[in-house]
Amino acid sequence: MGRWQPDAQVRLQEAALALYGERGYEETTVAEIAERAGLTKRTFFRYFTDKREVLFRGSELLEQQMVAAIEAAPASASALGLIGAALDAAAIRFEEVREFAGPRHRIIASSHELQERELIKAASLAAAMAGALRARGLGDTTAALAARTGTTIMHVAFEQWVEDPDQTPFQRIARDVLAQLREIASTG
Amino acid sequence: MGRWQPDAQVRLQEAALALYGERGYEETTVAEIAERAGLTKRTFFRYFTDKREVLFRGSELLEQQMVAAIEAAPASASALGLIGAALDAAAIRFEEVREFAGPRHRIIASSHELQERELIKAASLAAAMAGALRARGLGDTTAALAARTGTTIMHVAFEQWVEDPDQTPFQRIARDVLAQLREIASTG
DNA sequence: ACGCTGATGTCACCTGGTGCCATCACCTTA
DNA sequence: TAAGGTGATGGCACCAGGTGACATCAGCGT
Repeated sequence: MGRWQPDAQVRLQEAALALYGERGYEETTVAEIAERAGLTKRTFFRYFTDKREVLFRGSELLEQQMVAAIEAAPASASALGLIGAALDAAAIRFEEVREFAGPRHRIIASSHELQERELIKAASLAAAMAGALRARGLGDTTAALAARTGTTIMHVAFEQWVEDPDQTPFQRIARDVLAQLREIASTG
Repeated sequence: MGRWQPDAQVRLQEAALALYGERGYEETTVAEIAERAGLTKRTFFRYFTDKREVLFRGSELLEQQMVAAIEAAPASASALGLIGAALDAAAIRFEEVREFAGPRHRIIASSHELQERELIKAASLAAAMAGALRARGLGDTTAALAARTGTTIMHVAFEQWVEDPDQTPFQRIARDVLAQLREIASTG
């Protein structure tokens, strides 16, 4: 056994999630999180750039998987078809973490600061997807629109999914939302 | 002449915009902004809740006008027709402040923190528009989708408008973007 | 002359976040 | 086995954003 307990980063994450849930995000101090994990404030900031980021580990993975899905889609796919493929990839990821999604979502919903961070993660995701769409030959405006529309659908579907007592699969909800968007755009 | 110089809030805004532009947002201190305006740090925080907010006065007005446009649209309007009406209202506002839009946009683009703030303003705007759409009888999901799509179009159009050397009117750009979105949704 | 009001200043304080250096178990190498 | 390097961590000082409590003081009405 080494000098240090292993998994310091994971311990910090668990401590933060627990404390944010118990006392609330604003009322929790970084020093308290660190103490609960058996570490110090200074070490917390070696693992996470700030107090918010501890809730967002894994967002790069989601981004990678959605981009990969766009890259792997058949050449015949339309813009919305590519978005659908990306949403299918997101569905897999969300189902994997369903257990933590609810508590985490409630914490984020309780804090303005955390919502800001979530929104910029979505913007980063949209930018990455737009890049992948341009790489497939879509025009700049089309790529930007399709990518942002993808994150819009993802968020609207996510909010229904995370609160759904029937635990309907994310994929089904996202497809319904996508279909509704199509209808909105084709009507009038 | 009164004991205090008038327009303290405006002076703070001007000082902040100038300093953020000259030295950069992160390198500027609230105390410096206040000093330039002939005030103190404490007074800055009486007018603005934080260092970011000083760049976002007027966002409530934009929100009000876009919501009002939705409420005032003819009863026959479709969901995207209502979004178009809101975008027309935004166009008027943007043209009014075109002079400041470029510098302000560059400052925001230079800072992660400011982008976060801008994104949550957009989210607030989308929530307000969704409420107005529901009040006109649209379903929850449709309202949420249409409202967020509206802010998406607004942002994509804004980025083209603010950098456009030809000074094409925002309204024309937004209509083109909206048309492109329709095409994306109807293809494939 | 008196007291009220409201914008501002002053001061003390907390917390997020960072730079710098010390510590110390483990590993390598001679 | 002893010497020295390595890497995760602790400790400390410090800065800036942000807030609460209280003092100040011109103008106003009475």
